[in-house]
Amino acid sequence: MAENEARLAESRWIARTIILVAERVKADLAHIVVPFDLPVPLARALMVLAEPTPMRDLAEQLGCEPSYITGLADQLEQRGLVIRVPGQDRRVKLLEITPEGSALRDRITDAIASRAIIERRLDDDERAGLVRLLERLLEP
Amino acid sequence: MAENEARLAESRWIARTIILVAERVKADLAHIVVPFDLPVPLARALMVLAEPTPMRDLAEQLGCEPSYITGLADQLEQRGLVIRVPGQDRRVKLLEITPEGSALRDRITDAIASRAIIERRLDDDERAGLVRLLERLLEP
DNA sequence: TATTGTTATACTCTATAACTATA
DNA sequence: TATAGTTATAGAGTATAACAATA
Repeated sequence: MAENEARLAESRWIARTIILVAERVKADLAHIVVPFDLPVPLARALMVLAEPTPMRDLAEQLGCEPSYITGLADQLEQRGLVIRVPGQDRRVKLLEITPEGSALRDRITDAIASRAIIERRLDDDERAGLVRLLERLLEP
Repeated sequence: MAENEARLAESRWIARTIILVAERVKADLAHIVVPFDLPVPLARALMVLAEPTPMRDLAEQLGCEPSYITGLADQLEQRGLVIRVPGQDRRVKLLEITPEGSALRDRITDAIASRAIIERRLDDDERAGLVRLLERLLEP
């Protein structure tokens, strides 16, 4: 059917375009982060750390292996952006963002908001639509 | 003003969430691509190569250095997914996707469309909104 | 002289596997 | 025995700098 073919073509276009946009977001983040002298992986971790988070959960949210988080946490701690807090289960360590980390995260998000290709190109209506879409996507 | 503060907070939320969603798209692509036995960088290049593209342009679209494209093109050629075509300016080489490359790209985009977190979670209205947003973002 | 692509090299990012300490 | 984090190591991904060919 022509309708199905059209939808298939649109699906392929969406799929390719999502990859392209994600690519641009990634490149944009790399540029934005330069003046902050912060490696991109640390910046991404900061974005996730809204509240104290077990290291294992952070790995899942970042889509990487738990062993990788150890190095990330070490670097974040050295920079004073995060501290390791023991959990009630004493095997668990939570990463808690420090005031310095929180301040830096805000500066980075502000830079993204003002410079990132996504927001720079959207008017108010489109912005509202983007918020709704992102909310949908974050649902568990 | 409270209104500005609310908008600032929303901007920060958008900025963080965009990073998170891009992260998920990336992780999703990595999973999707496994059964095709294709490294992620090659898959991303395939997504971009709609028509014959100078290697330098591909570098720009992927947000990487031109020297890196040489290796990508080598691997794509070895797999028969792409050929190097000389341009009229004889310094330039265009990468042209082969029928095999095109077929593989369609299979990958179909897998993305059916499995990617983005599309799986959207109903028809949200899907239409997503298309409009992506079109806006692709404008030059 | 400026630009395209290539080569060689080194660095960054991330995974795998074996280990420890708690549970 | 199973789970959270760590360590050491290897591999993938990507940049930098010097180069060759063409403009």
